[in-house]
Amino acid sequence: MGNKAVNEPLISDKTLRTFVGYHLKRSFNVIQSDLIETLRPFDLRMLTYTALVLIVDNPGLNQSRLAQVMDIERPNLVIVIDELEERELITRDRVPGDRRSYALHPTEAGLVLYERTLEAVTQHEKLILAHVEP
Amino acid sequence: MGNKAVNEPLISDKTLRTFVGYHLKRSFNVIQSDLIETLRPFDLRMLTYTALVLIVDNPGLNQSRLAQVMDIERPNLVIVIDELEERELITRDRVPGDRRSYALHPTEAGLVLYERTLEAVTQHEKLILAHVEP
DNA sequence: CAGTATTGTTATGCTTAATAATAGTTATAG
DNA sequence: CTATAACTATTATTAAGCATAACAATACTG
Repeated sequence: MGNKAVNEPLISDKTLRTFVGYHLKRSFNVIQSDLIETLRPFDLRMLTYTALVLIVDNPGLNQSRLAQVMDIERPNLVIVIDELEERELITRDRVPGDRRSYALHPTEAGLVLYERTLEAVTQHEKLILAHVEP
Repeated sequence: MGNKAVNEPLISDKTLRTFVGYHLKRSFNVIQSDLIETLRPFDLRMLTYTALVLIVDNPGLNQSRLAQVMDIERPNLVIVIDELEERELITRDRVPGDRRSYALHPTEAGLVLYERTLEAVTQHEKLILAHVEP
């Protein structure tokens, strides 16, 4: 049918363009959309992926510390960890010194998934950034 | 983001740091937090502020077009416009040619608020960016 | 030991945003 | 001209993400 964009009035965002935050958000939206699609085949969301990466890079850390680094509240991390544990990608291990906390460790499956997703995410970022930095 | 204690183990985000999206999100979070605080005295949220700015810059546009530019779905824009209209910052005007759509226009109060917030937001961005680009 | 702080958890609410369904209006095909 | 398709705005529903309060178990401190 008729090309829609032709007869549509152009909208100016000239004021918003004066803000760095506006460009930052738009840029992030593009990368975020791509990342979500990249992680979909692995059945990972951004939060669960971030948690997995941090646990692999810092085996043995506890949930409070992880929540702090991820800049989310502890209660919200619980379900993320629940999901990773249920999928047997990580384990909650009792730590001898302190029976309140759990030491988080990746399983073998977690390490494998980490490697696979790292490759995919790295590749996708490379592709998407190839267009913006010639 | 405050350094809480000296005796807490350092957590490495070395893998995440290899992603541009990670830095983008962290940067945006800082600016976003500041923006939210900047807009609070004006009783504006980011969404309502963005809508107001775009309506001032493009008086007469309709909701479909605005939603498209703001990259949100039309149903989600309705409550934003409702709020701006209720506060008498904008008006929904019937357009003679097409009785389906509304032409959005800022009121005098809307223009005044636009000017005031623009000044505040510009100033805050200048301050926050002064620290990162010496 | 008593009081306080920390860890993980449950419950709850808010904001943002997407989808589905609907009513009214306009455009187009036959 | 009528039937059908498309567009505009709206409502209701749902889900993700993030925050706070409250709690039990455990650890720490004076």
